[in-house]
Amino acid sequence: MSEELIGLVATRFKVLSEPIRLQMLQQLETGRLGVTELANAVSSTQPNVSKHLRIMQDAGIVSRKQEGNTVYYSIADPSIFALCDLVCNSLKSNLAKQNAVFG
Amino acid sequence: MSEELIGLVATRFKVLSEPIRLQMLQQLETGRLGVTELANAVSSTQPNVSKHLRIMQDAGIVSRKQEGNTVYYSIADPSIFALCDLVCNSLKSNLAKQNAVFG
DNA sequence: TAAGCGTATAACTACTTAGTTATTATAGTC
DNA sequence: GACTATAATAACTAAGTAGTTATACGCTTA
Repeated sequence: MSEELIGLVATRFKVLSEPIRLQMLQQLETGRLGVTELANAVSSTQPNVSKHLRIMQDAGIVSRKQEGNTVYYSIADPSIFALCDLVCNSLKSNLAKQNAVFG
Repeated sequence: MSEELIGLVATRFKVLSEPIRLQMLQQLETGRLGVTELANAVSSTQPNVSKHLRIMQDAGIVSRKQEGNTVYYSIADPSIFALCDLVCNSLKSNLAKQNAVFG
């Protein structure tokens, strides 16, 4: 794995390292949402969510489509959910091992 | 996925979001290494590498074993490599799509 | 115990960035 | 055209952190 590729991978991980962004992605998993709608769903403000959406769009994780007055965002790269699942399973597995020690 | 679990997943991603840490993990994939050894391998300083190792150990990604004077670190959670592979494939796939557009 | 080696920590600087508030831009509506 | 709604940007603050330098800690050996 080249140094350059490592940088790209690190950047992808960085985008996914913010809880609010994972929440947003989770919301978008069920279908596209407008910015304000999404802001309400994750209990944040419109400008903040807008900024995070920009970051995820630049990373190719999310895609943008304007319809009239509102802008709909949706998942552009569904592989992120496989990533999350992998991490979840790893965390669960580690927890199970720890419990076994105290078993 | 609960808010708490999302936080844990985000934390895991955050640990993996530093290029030097990915480099270190890549080095450790071939076998355990001492701190100074690892610092040389990734062209960094001993204190810096030591700090990153601490972070990865706290995250359960790396494990520590002291033998005499030197401390050997090794991979504690090999699932991180599957994560990196997934990201790599996703990046490659996206790049292929972009090329197709200009094809 | 003294010296040398490998590792960890402390203190610091510089940089990045999440969130807020205010404002601007754009599209639809009366 | 004036008004409203939705989204994006600008400017700012606060917090976190990577890297450096200096120092302390622990183990080994003479």
